[in-house]
Amino acid sequence: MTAKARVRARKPTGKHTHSRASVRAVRPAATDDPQGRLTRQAWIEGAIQKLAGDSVTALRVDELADDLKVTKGSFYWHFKSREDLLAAVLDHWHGLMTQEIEALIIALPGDPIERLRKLLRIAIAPRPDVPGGPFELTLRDWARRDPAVAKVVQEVDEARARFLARLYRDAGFDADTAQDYAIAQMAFIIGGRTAFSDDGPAAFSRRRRIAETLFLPKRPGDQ
Amino acid sequence: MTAKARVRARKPTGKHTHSRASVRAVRPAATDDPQGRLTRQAWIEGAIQKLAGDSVTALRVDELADDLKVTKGSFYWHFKSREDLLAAVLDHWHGLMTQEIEALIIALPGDPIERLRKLLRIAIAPRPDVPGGPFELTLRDWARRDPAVAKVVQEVDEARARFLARLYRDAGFDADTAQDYAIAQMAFIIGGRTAFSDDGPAAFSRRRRIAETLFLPKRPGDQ
DNA sequence: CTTTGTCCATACTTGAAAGTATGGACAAAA
DNA sequence: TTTTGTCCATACTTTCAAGTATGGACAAAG
Repeated sequence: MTAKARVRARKPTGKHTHSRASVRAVRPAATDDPQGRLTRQAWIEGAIQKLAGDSVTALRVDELADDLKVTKGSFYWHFKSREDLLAAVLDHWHGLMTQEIEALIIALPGDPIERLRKLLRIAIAPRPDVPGGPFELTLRDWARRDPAVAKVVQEVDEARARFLARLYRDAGFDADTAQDYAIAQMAFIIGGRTAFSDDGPAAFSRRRRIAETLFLPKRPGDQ
Repeated sequence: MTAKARVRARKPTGKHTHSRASVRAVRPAATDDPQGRLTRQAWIEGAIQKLAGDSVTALRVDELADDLKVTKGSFYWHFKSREDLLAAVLDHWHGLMTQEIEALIIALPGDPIERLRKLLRIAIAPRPDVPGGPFELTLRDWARRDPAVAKVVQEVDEARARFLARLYRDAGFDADTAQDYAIAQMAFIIGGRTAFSDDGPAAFSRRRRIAETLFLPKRPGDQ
């Protein structure tokens, strides 16, 4: 047995200490592998699901283990600590949003106004697993206390704003106005979910209609 | 000594068990009374200050006592429990917002457009002690887990929306459009603070300019 | 000067949750 | 079939924060 074989870490816990830029978002659906066993990814997705309803401070590894039908012993095999999980969650979300934005950019050609309308319909839909959804609200609250989180959220927001501004420019607006519309639309979407989150689907369709009249003007340059 | 004198509760802790509609917001500046001693109000305001930077779950009575230069012994004399303090905080904020809205209604006469402009300037100012500020963001995150909090926040939001819609109606809009503008403006303001909170004053003035062009149209009815 | 009520400090108890130590089940390779 | 590595359960330890018990300082009233 060579030295290489012996160096092979016994526990993955020893490795990836806050390792950003890991294998994120490559395996599509690696929730659980053989029979009942869990993967690191399953823990991350479970954590995201819990964080959609609770704050970061309220996340308990015991509860999360209960949800996944296992015990803490499993958790501390996959993760070095609770913070390790949270860092992985943040990293996973970052990768997810990045690839989502890139996919939107690739699919850019077409009528920009119509594309903006589709994006609005998605963003204001009453679904939870969407950019601006419950998990993102928790994330933003978390970012107000943790600078590392704030940095990632800001990066994603800027990427979104750049993409949106580009769409508005393609729709015929000048650079400044396009950026204004991008900022306004993002603020409206996030604020709508923050302020009127517990309203019914009627409120969603109303906000969608408002957003379409405010952020989808027919004539570029009109006010 | 009559019975009335003997009934006088030894500890205020025994009374007002979750008493909404108490003496709230009457004493203007009752931070600390004689020398170094604290009032219930001082604890509430201290808690609000801490909650502006931390989540509700992260609020520790020990830390709060440290900030107020006292110990837990003082806290549990003024409050029955930690939950008691949080309920008092919520109650205080409710009263504060209610009276603020009522004051705005009383001062209604005048040019509605100009009044809307003033309100926007206040709401988007880079000050923390403002409706939509850091404390309110924490409050809204808290409301997503506590139905009692959600109820109060929703009541305040609806009162704000009603007031704003009335202003827009006074400015010449029909009822439906006025309500749309009210919702849009509130969502924009809250979302702006949620998404771009850590930006500098330049971002604030930009959002203010955007808000004025979006939500202060010159000609009523001009969508 | 004594009493009484108010506000707070100190020292404790208790429970919850993070983290650790250890062994066991199980599959795949040998 | 023995071995080896992977994933997890159980039973601990430790720490932190909520809540309690008790007494003391202090001012005002008597």
